[in-house]
Amino acid sequence: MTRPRDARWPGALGVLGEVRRTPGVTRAEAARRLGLGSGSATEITARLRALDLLDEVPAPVIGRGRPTTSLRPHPRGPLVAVVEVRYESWRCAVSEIDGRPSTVVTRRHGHGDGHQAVREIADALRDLRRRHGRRLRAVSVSVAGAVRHGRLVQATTLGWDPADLSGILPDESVPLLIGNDATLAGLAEARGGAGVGADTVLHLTVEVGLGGVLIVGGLPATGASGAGGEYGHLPFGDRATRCLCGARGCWDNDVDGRALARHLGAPPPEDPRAYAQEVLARVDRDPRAAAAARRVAEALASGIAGLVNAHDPDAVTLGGMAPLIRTAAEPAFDAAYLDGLMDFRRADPIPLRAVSLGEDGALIGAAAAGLDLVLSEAGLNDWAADLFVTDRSAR
Amino acid sequence: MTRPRDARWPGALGVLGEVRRTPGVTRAEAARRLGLGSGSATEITARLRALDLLDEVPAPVIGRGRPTTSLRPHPRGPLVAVVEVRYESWRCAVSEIDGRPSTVVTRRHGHGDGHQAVREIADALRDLRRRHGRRLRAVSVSVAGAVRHGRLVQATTLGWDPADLSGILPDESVPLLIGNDATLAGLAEARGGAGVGADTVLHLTVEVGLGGVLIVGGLPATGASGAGGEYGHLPFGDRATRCLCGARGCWDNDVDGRALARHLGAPPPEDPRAYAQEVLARVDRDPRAAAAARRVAEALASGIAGLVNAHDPDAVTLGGMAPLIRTAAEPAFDAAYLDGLMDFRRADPIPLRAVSLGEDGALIGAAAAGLDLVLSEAGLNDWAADLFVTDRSAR
DNA sequence: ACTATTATCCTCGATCACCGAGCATAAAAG
DNA sequence: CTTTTATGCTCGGTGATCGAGGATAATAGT
Repeated sequence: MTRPRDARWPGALGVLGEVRRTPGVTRAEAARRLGLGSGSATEITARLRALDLLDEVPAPVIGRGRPTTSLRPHPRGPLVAVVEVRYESWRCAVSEIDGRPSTVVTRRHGHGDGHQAVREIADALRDLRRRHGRRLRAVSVSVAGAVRHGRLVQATTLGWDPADLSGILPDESVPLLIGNDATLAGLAEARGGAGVGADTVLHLTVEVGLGGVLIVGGLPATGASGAGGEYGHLPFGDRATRCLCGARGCWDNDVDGRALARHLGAPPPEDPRAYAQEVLARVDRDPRAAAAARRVAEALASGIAGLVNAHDPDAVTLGGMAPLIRTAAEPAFDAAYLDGLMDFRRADPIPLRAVSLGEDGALIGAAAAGLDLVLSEAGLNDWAADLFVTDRSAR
Repeated sequence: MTRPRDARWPGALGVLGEVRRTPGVTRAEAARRLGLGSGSATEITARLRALDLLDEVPAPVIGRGRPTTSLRPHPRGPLVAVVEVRYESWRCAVSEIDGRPSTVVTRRHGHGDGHQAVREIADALRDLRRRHGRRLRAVSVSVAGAVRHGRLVQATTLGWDPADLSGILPDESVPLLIGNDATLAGLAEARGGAGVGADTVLHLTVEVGLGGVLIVGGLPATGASGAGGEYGHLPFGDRATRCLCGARGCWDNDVDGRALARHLGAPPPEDPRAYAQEVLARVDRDPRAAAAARRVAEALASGIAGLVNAHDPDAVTLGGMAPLIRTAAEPAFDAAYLDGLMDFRRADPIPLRAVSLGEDGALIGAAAAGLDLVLSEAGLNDWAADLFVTDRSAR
């Protein structure tokens, strides 16, 4: 037996894609969607089964006809570790190739002390590596900060040292991906959330400041260095105001809890998220809060309208506090949105949809990004080569 | 002989792509770049030659070794007709599969009278059809106006009736593509102009108002209906001002000849392009003109900086009058650009490059868009089927 | 002029994914 | 128990690519 030369994985990538898109598809359904004959389906699934990539279990019978099988991740198949680092907590999960991460650890961290959190995350990852060995094919991290060339470059909201995350893995035997949380959440929404079916999706999310991403054909337009999607730093605001990022008039400053505080004459809040939720919750009984919410809603909606003019997306998905802001001042928001659109778009304005994956968007997106790598041609070649080595040493 | 069933064109698409990227590549060079063996190269080129897609001519000999051949468009190969409709003129050209259109007709038209111009263009196209028959595979039109679902929806600067262009072709035997001029010029620059080698290219052009497009991986992000890239209608300006497009605070209004006139206290110019050129030409000796140019340059540069923040492109290409505006007020422009960037981008700011294809960008881009269709799997299947019919009837 | 060197081209058998017809199989419906 | 329906499996055929071996056409050197 000789070492297998690199395969091209035609067909196989399609079937794996169907399994990712629709976890639990039946073999027959997948073949139909891909336009494969039954013979090809048999051959491809057999190959994927032999490679420990897919497992087949009898599918629940629907009507007449010979029962088919459900395609599922193989119990010894590849895994992706995903980590989400948020403002004051982090969590770690593991995903099989269906892209549905199941949480392993959740921890709070005193934000500011990045070293401590990074040590804990590194421990969790080492543990996963020990437990799963070569099954673990990639580590994909979602982080609330600007990412560039796979490194964190600005984490003002986390209060971290940008260099920290590089020490998250002990060695380079497993590829490490680092992505922005808004980018990854957008990816998840576009592929399997509020943006399914749309080719061009604009995802925007308000947390502390505003993040987002444009997704075209299922791939995020992350630009040259992966820092794409920093929509919060478009100068939709007052050019006289200098933003923390260094630029002027950033939209960022007009759409979150800090903006609400400013409009209410309050000092910058410690936790802008919590502050915003508190203010937005009392708009019904507090006219000043309602006025502040209106101003923020208008700033948000008119900016969104401008981006819709520019990008002409099929769908816009709103995450974080954006849906809250909208509902807290719905008439003002909707009016500002329509008012900001070009005439010819007003007849049939693109709907703005709240995200449908909730808090898990970034985690699911991180899994998707990791699986894009693992289930690529190169990733599968690696997997097959590893499997070959394991087989040889086992006999 | 039976009708050939649909082929998949593996390899062939790659070779055709090389010919488009580098007109006149040698066969050996193309094979090297695609990683093909000499056997595959022989077979693929033979097939393409038999299909009247490629021609091979002896290549000029460089050093030692057996001489190779140059790959060129076949003299009976597919053609794309390209039309560029501008403010007060139009031109029509024909391109072989190397994507270099050669002009056939150029005419001025009284802008406003769209019907007359459309009739003339239709005549020119009918003539091309008569001359080239089935070799003519697509008509690709670049137009200075908003395009949606392949139709012109807003042509305020042309003063045309948007419905006009649909009558440009007598029937539907040849596919008609209509694209925005800035989008197509950006496509051309990204593929073979100032943006070559960059994955994400932001192209912006100032004519009357501002247009542009984001190109990711060689494909323009034209959005849901093809109207993407209307960057001129991002609200970077004063929200109190209502734009002709219906939205508010559009960038469009701060960056062109109309803006210069406003700053100089002059009435809106008849021809904003000519007016702007005139004003920008006298900044050296006219302090008021210089001040106006500075304001426009700052509005343009700070907006570009915001878009660079948002998209993180590998390259920015500037077309139309944008390079003129920049040079007319270079210090102000550069300062505003740097000032609008996020801190971490300032160390190594993305260079802004003037377009390199000059006035031909839109025409070349239109050819590229047409060839994308003609040299796709489906397009080649059509071509092969047509050729088969012709062969049969010839004997 | 002749030979060596170099780069390329062509031929041919092997491989591999996919197709599709024909048959086998497993369930529900009658 | 038979029919109907949907699916899975087998197997020969097709077409694209690969790669080794030999042929070819130029330059460089003697």
